[in-house]
Amino acid sequence: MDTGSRRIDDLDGGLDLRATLESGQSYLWRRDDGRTYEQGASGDGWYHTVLPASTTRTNEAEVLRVRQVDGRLEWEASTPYAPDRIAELLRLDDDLEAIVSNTPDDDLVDAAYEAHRGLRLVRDPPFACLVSFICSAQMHVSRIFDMQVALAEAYGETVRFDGREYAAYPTPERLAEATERELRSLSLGYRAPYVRRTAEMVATGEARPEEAQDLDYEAAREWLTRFVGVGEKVADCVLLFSLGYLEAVPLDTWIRRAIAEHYPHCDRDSYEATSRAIREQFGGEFAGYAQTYVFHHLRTGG
DNA sequence: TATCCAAGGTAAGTT
DNA sequence: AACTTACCTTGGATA
Repeated sequence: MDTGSRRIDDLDGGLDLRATLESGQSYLWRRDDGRTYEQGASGDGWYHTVLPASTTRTNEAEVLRVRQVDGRLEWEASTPYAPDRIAELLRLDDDLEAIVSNTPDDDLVDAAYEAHRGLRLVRDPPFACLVSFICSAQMHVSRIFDMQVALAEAYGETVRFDGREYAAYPTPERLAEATERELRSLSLGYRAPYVRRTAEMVATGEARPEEAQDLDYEAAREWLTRFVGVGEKVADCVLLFSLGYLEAVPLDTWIRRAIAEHYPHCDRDSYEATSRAIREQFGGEFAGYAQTYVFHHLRTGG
């Protein structure tokens, strides 16, 4: 077991681990006690995620545990590469100070940045991000988490770490073997055939989400919609929360509500046009950061 | 207790 | 290309 820690103060713009992992941008980390943001703080503050073997340098499934305490980010992991992996997954190298100060002045965005200082975007593994956001359609945040746990427990590799068993996120190959009926039994509803078919596309090599990285932002968004169950909104989520397109602004119900109430001039007749307008409103290059702060702020009653 | 409704939308069928 | 409609499931709100 590899353990260690680093000072939060050494990170430009700090870190709010809870806001980062429970703001609805990633569904791949869980509190040890399995509870979610809406249920309030509890437990000892540890979060864990399990990366499938096919995505790790060691070629073995990796368990990462992290918590924030006394101004430090602590970790326990089954891999010696934990520091690099955590920095990658939590975007610890982003200069949050610079990003915040480079965003245009705006009452709502300023309030969101102020209320949740330290919230960082994540860099989720592409396939897991893709599947989790296919699951997110018309679904409550807490249940999206539950779906990912159900998928991992049903189809993921079991990993033993520090006396406890963890389930890795399923591989495309294993998920492609699932039947629609099986997936529906996990309460995926109409998303079941989408997940199965998309997993099959990745497993057979027909298309992999990483391939979008070769394209400019709007072309990448369009390209991702080839996956079944992926429209413009989910494509934006994958671009922002996995592939590093920080200008992406997923137009979900909360952001559309914000546009109606705060930025009516950005409300256009198509996703593409509204997207362009709100991205400009949010300062372009890092518009996705503003989106995620505003989303979290509104969802938590801001 | 029964019914309604929204939840980080998308696909398929029509105009 | 823009517009409609159906779609699984569940927890919380409303009657």
